[in-house]
Amino acid sequence: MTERPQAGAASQDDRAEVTIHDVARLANVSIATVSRVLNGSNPVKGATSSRVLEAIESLGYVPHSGARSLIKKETRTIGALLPDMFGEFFSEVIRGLDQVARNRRYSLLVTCTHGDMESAEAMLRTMHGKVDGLVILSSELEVHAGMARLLKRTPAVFLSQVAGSLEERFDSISVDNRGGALSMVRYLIGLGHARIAFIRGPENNTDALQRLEGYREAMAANPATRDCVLEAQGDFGEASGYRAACRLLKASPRPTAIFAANDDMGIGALAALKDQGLRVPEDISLAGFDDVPIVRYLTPALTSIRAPISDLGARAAERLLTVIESGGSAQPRQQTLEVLLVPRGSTCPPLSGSGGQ
Amino acid sequence: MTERPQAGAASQDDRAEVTIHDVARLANVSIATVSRVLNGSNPVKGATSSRVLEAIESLGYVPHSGARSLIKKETRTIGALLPDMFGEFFSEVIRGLDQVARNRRYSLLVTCTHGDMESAEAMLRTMHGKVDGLVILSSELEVHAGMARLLKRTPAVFLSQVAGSLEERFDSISVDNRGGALSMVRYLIGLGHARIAFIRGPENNTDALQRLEGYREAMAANPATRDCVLEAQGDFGEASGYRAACRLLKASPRPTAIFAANDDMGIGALAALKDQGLRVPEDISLAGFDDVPIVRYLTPALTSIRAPISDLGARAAERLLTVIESGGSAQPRQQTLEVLLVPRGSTCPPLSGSGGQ
DNA sequence: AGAGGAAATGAAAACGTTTACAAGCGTGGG
DNA sequence: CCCACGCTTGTAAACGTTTTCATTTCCTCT
Repeated sequence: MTERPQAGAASQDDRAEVTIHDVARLANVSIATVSRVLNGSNPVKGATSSRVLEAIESLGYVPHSGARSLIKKETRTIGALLPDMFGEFFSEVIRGLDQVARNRRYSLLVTCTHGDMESAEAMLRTMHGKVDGLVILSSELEVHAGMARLLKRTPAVFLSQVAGSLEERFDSISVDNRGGALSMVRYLIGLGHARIAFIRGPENNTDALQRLEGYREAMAANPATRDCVLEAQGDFGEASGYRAACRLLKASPRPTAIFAANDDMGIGALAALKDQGLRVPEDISLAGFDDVPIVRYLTPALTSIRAPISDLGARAAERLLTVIESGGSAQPRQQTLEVLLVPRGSTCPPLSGSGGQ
Repeated sequence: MTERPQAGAASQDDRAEVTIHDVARLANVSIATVSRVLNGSNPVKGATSSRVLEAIESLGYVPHSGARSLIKKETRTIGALLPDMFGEFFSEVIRGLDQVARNRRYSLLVTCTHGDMESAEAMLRTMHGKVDGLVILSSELEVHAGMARLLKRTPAVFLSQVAGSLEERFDSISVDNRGGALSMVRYLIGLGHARIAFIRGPENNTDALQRLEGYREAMAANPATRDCVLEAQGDFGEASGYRAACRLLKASPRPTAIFAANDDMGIGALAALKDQGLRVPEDISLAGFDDVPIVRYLTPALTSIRAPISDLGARAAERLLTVIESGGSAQPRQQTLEVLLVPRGSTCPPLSGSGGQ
């Protein structure tokens, strides 16, 4: 007889898990009735219901989500696959995700891939079965084979555009990177700048590439700037922005404006410019991209492109839940969110006749 | 008939979940053997094992974690309860948590309480059963009754000191807030400052309170500073730091140094000082607390107290996993992590004879 | 060569839910 | 007065694993 785990155990052992059976026993009903009260799936008489509720409360019963997911085939959890956790950008995304998830009574599982596709696939494997769907902020361009197969079973929304042939097959939500970069460069040109340098993001990052594209397109479209294209490689981190700015300053003639592909690099560049004894914006203008909350507190405050970051997370979660709840019948859709140029103190017209050193 | 979404689907319908039974059938073994191969729990003959592995690979089988957790009574997931997701601080903590978790093959569930204890308890309830343990970065001082009960069943590690009578009953890992504040104030006094103002953090936040305590203690310990105590209330956000600094500047005589209880408020204060036309550090020194990565890129770089933030997360995760794996037999332990004063450009001796405005 | 084990495998019972199905039980219409 | 029918409730079968126990297989030692 294995039926009675604790012989003679009285009412409530605090350590042991309390199951639906304990509740049923205490309320003098069957486990089915308890389940019905919990889920509101079938009508239950008022008196019974409150007896059950009372028992649940007094025992501190919480349903075992594993058992539930086993039969309902849903975990009520969504997963987020992020490349990394540095900077303010990712916490904003998570904030958006969490907000929507909690509203819809989902939990949020997060993990970082560290930009490594090997481990991304491993994480995907771990998450599969723990989540009903995924939000993927992939830093890589390619969705490779192993991933694609896992993704057949788990709905996913990408947070930057999926490249190439697979684009049509996945949901994605991204910001208008190209458009944002275009308008920033046009704005700088409008101020009178011609020698506008660009600090690029990681080479295999879609967002970074689209911003680069926008920069190049705007520069090429104007006779005055066409021959002034000047680029330095960065990796979206502050330190790389610092170094890139130092390299750009060695050009002769020196650029009159620097446009960093994201704010973190812009912050690094700002430090570099000041360390070199340059005044911003009088001696050189500086602009970033993303408009993370902190840049308005820099001196000078950084001109940037406002990407609705936490909104990005929120929308991704919304969309994902829609797809999940549609049971996979939803057509993949690619959304692009508008961005907004926010001019601040770090940009101004170049000193007339400034010819660099 | 809604049973067959794709009529005529032959062997492998990509949508349907593949279970251990499918693998067993394909490999011509029993499900028990498959399980053994998966867990390495019992010896399995080489040939059989590889046949099973092959089947798993070809079917893309991933075990259902719900079913597993049902019987093993573990979810291999840990939860993090954060007050919010603003600023760089929390993403650093998450980074530390994630790193340890992934190494030990755990997943990480995160959620924000938004400082609201009602919802904190609700989240706790949601998480209970989805996680094996919790890391709680509670902004509130009190662990109230409902929470305490949930916490009896789920191991938890607090990321700031638990206040009062309950302290001994919970694991906690915190930084030496009081010591850090003490050494910062002593450092400023050592530079020759006397009128050192303090920007306080949220009133009900343990970390903030301990930092305040350190400030007051250091100020009181010195005859020269004893009567110069000057405080303004903030909430750890940049904007509140900006406003607090503005208020402090109205004091007469004006403080020669401002010490913000965290870096975010320090960043806001820096913007305020510059907006008021003050030079930092010549006219007024400024210091922060936490040493989030970004402050070294400010101009001037912010003097701060380096708290090992991501380490905090990592250690919390380590400790939690230890507690979990000990099966609840581990004695609660309170750890305090050392901090380090990092002097940078934002602090210097006061102008001799500076008598305020 | 036969027995005695060790090694490898299979059968079946759990784990805690949800839910299809059946059953109890008043009630009202024929 | 009996039957059909709602409304509520209980019974039992899933769900996909792990694990105990029993069984088979195969080797090794006398």
